[in-house]
Amino acid sequence: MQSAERRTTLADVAAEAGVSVALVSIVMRGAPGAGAATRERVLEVARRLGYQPDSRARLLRSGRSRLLGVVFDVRHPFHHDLLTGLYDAAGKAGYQLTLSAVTPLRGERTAVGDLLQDRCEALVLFGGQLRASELASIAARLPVVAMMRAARRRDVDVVHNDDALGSHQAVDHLVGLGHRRIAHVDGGEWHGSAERRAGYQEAMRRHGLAEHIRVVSGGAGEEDGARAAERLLGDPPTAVTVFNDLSATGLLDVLRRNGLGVPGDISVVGYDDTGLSRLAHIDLTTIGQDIDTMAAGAIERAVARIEGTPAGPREMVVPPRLVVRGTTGAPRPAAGARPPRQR
Amino acid sequence: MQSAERRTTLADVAAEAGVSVALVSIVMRGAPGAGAATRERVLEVARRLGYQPDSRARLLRSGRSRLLGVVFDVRHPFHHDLLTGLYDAAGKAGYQLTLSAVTPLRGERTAVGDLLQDRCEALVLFGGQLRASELASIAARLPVVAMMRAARRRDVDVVHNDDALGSHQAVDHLVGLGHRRIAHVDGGEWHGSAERRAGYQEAMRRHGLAEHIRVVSGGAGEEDGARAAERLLGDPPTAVTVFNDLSATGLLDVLRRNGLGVPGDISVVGYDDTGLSRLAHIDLTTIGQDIDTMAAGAIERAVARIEGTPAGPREMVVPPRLVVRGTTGAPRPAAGARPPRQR
DNA sequence: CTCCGGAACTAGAACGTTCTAGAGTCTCCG
DNA sequence: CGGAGACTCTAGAACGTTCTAGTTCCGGAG
Repeated sequence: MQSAERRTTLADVAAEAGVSVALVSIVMRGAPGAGAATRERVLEVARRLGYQPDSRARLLRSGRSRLLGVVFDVRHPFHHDLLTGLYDAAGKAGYQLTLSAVTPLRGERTAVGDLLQDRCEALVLFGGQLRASELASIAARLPVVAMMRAARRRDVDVVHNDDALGSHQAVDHLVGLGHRRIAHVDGGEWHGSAERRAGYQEAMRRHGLAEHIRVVSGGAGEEDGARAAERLLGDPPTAVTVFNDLSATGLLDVLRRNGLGVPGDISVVGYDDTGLSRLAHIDLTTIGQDIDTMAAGAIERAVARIEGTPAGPREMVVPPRLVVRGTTGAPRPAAGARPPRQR
Repeated sequence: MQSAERRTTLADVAAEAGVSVALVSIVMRGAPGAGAATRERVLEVARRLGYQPDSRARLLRSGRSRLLGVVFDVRHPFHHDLLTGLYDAAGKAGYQLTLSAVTPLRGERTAVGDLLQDRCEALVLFGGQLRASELASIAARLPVVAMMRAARRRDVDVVHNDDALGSHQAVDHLVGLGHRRIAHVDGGEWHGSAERRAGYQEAMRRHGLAEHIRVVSGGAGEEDGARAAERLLGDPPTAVTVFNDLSATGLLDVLRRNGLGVPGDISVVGYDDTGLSRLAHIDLTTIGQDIDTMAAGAIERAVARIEGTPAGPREMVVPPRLVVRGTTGAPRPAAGARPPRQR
């Protein structure tokens, strides 16, 4: 019976190699204090017995766990991209990551609870709906870094994309192409939505286009974009900035179905640079969040808190970048006065 | 300094409540052997001191960890859907999940290594490139369940979708609509590809359509589908079954760009029922894998191995189901003799 | 009144590591 | 020749739990 036989421990290796447990520990950690010959022999025995260190015992003894807990949502594609960056950054800083997923049946509280029991030294939370008071009570126990969350709090670090700047980049790009009548489809209740909307409005004003400001309510889903498109069809602008790529995809679909050419009749800019926007037949101009910088920033902050170095301001705002693809172009020459095509 | 103060332990609670450590342990676990009044008092103290059990110490002492390790690939959307199902199934069986991700910079070996150190009692591997010998040496140490892997081995359990049956369903559906000239775009080296191709061929033969069998080489990416579409354009069939949804999307795009109506001129069936296939403007008929059943099966097998119950055959094959959407329909009346439209 | 059984509680070992303190042994130098 | 270092190695205590084997106390049966 496989599971019945005890796994090999330091003591087993020590007995077999004829040395003390402590020495085997030294050798296994690669710590100084063992002769070359013995080191060799111990390693050989360990390999032969298939010794695997027990991280539980190791961490129990040496107070530190060098473990960072990450709470992510299984449903959110963007979270997965971010995970990649985090693993990389954590590795470089000498920390391990332990993941806890939020699923439709497994709430954020459960996910956080598991990580607390695992004795993580800090928590990185992606998005999430936790109330400020809950966040505070967790932060009282260990350092917390919240990503993609507007929370401007004194007790947690916050790392997020500069949503307003992203909207500026989108509007600047469109204005540069000659557009003036630019609408915005917003994201409703989602985090970042308010900032992206405000950024759009501010950029429009900065370009002297205040009179053309037009915000259509939307959301994060494909169908939200589709609904918004239907509302725009009555009097289509020459360009639209959309809350995110998925919504933009729904919008694109409805526009094209109704005979509007993209980018001929109308230009569209999404947000997030997801895999979706890269698909050949979508080929969406979009705003990409700088995943690597955000990941590195989050880890850096978490580690700084753990190690007690005060680390400057609690908020880190990372500039996004414009990714130009096929859904944006110059407006029709006559554009700006009336809709380019009757519906 | 937050990280400097020791966290509260059983001993702290015991001292504060004026009882022994052992009794606090009993109370915290809800085990029998403590009076109602004391129980109440201990719980109160624990709450007040913010006591959190240390899972490391707990598991170290009590041999078992009740932990299942899962290795998944951050880049694979399907893996995320599967994770959701696994969390659910594991919870019901009284086990916790600990995740280890494969990323572009973090290989499968590293991911598995971390889990071994965490003293998981079994491993669930998604897909993966590990060689059979490596798999065997891991399986010698603890039970392993491989998902989405063709490996027909005696040392690991295998849970996967019935790829051949999925292809049958696709072909049956198309034949039922009246198609005869049905091609297949395969997945190259990817797991499942050979089975899906063979299933297609077998189904065609079963319907007496052996002469119409036509396999075009493809892959798992959008561009693979696009390339395959270009190769089909010279003499388009009336229907195509494609290795997966992403490839089908690329194929759809090229077909439409070249003036072929879908499903008017040509019907397309994908595989996996990913979010992509559900997008309104893709609306792809596809074969959906039964995620919940596969997840439940994997957990059930892992637990059975851990607990020593032999559990029957090592391989579990789960039937998929056809999801009819908008890319399939009856062929043009004249179809079957010559391409419905010149290119 | 004694004795028994059970409920409530406790002391101390164990889990597999790491860490501290110190014991040998060897080399080198005054 | 004596001793100071520098190595190599070891014994044993910790880490925070759970588990085993008690001990104490109390009520009720004999």
